[in-house]
Amino acid sequence: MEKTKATLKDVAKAAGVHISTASRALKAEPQHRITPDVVERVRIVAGKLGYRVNAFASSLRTKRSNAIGILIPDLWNPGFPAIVTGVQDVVSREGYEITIASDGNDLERHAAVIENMLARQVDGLILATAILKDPAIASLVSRNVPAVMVNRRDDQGRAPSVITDDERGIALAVEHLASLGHRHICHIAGPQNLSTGVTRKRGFLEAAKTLGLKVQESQIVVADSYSRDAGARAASRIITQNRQVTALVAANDLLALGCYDSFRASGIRCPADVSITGYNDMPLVDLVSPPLTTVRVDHRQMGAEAAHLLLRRIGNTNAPVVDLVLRPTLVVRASTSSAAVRRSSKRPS
Amino acid sequence: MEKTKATLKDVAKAAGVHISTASRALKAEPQHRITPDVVERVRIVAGKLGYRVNAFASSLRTKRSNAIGILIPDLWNPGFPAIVTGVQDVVSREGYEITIASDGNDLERHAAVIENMLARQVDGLILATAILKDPAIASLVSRNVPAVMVNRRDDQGRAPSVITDDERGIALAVEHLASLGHRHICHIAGPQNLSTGVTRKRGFLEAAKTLGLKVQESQIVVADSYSRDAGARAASRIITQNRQVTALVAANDLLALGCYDSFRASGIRCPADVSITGYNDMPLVDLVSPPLTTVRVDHRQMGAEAAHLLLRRIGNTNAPVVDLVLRPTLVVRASTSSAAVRRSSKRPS
DNA sequence: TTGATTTGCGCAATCGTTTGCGTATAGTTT
DNA sequence: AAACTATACGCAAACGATTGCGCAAATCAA
Repeated sequence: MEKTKATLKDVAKAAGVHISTASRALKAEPQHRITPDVVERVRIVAGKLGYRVNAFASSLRTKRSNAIGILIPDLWNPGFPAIVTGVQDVVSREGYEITIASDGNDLERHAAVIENMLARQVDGLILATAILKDPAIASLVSRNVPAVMVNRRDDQGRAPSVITDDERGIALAVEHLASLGHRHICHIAGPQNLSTGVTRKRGFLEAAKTLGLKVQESQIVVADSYSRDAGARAASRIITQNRQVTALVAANDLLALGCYDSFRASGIRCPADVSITGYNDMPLVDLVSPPLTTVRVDHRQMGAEAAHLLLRRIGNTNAPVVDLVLRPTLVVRASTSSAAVRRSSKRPS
Repeated sequence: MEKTKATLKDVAKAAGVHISTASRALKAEPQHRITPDVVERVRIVAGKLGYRVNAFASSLRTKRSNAIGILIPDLWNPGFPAIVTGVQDVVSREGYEITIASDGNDLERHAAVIENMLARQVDGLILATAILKDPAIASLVSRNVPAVMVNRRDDQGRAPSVITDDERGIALAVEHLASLGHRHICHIAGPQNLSTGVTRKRGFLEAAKTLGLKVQESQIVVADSYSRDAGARAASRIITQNRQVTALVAANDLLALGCYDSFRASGIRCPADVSITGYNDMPLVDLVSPPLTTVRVDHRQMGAEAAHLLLRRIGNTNAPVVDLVLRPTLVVRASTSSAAVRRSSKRPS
């Protein structure tokens, strides 16, 4: 008899009250003019019957789902679980549930997934996918769906966002290398259809310029994805094209680790031969060999901030659209060292 | 005018047909006796109006949500995102969405989260939390909710599960160490309220026995969580209590990495002084120093298999309850080496 | 006791879809 | 041309919860 779930009507009948009374008795705060006596009785009966509101019926009526959707490119990249955790931390306290979907940076699927979430009437959306020029945003704002972006800013200011100051972050890395005496620094850029890919590349160029380093075309290679593989391929290309390079700024930790792979394969020593910096400070990069010098961004905090922004917008659809930018910090470890001693040119080709 | 979303009624009116006709025209497969003409017309109008089914209304009527819930202890541990990805891979092809919640191994929250998911009418549940003696399972099966467990078997055979053969996995590690000449091997066990904690510990004891190694009380210390911190603490204890230890098998990679931390702090060299094995082969452990010898389990596959099992049960509520056990494999890297040369006893205390 | 005021609870409409059933029209057969 | 069978579509009743409204009972003042 547990099999067929109890409905509000059942509870009401069993408690000998009207269904509407039961409804009111069961809701949390405002005992909307009901005797404590009745409340108690209904609650007991509900418990006994194993009653549980049907979220659909409820949401259908109230038009609120108490669920928010999170869109991520892929869960593999360790930053994203961190973001999700941050979001969860704050929204779960407010009684929200989260629905996650990943779209693998596939624009096609991206739109479909968003539609799906909207059909599920999520109260709001957190977009952690960094696709540039996302047409979905326009449709979201036009339909008045609260949404906030993480890791990417809407250049038209339609949706609030939480980002880190990528230009600044990369500048930290470049300055650090320059202060170690490096003059010939290369950049392994992220995919240029992702916002982080372009902002970090821009940051690299700017930082180099203000430091008076000149960088040529061949000193920048863009990886086709944020992955170790892509990083390794990019590193190989850089090395063969720039024999004088003494330092590498990677657009992300995974790319940097890919460089490790490539270097190991070709006998290049890090940091003795070339220094490397990463970006993100993901878990475990302090344990790799050599421990990676990188730019730390607090993803969990990003998630938490995004959640706050979203909740505020859900509460008030025209809360101000703000861009929250977090300060990255440099974490110096052992993958970078002084360039004073140029590496011997007799390094294996 | 996009603001207020179009309902089926609107579409019907605009297309000049009855609402029920519109409904039929919009659904995918069985053009339930509708002229292609009408279908076309309705579809166009729907598109123009930006119509989108209200999943709530639909699910309320059909009692299906096309959503499945996944419960995870925490997203930090890299195995879980992998599982989720595996699940997503298969269910998204079938048009399901996934709702994720993590309960942080908190029994309290655990139950609440499950209730919440049920209120949302998920069609099925994947439980990746490894809490032992979970009362929730009973309530799930009694309510006939399709559920499958990952990483943990229901000893009463009520719900299907996907697990790896932990006893075998640990045995692989122990045999490996024994074959390298290690005789005094210690185990850093996982929390004993988690199933993996107990099965791996049992595996360790059994393997030691069949290899004729005797292990004493003090050779096993159980960590209070699967984390680097806990691993470091456990390692320190082990070292001070067992001065003759030459090898450590950790119940999980994070614990093993925690050992690294502890060893580094106390000047113990790995593997020269003591060998270590981990469990899981999570990303990047091939890059740490020294690269970690560990037991590989394919979490993504686990997720995928679990999803298949779940879909089958959703399709047919009394599909057979099976336990799928995956074979772990040993990945030998550099954190283990021959015990021939015992470490000197003048190691710093 | 009467009238005014508060309070507890029932009534019924509503949210947007889905679907079994019934009917009208078109199409086929004799 | 009549009688029949298909076929396309409309009707209306669900699904389960929420909530404005209103009625009756209870409370109070005079």
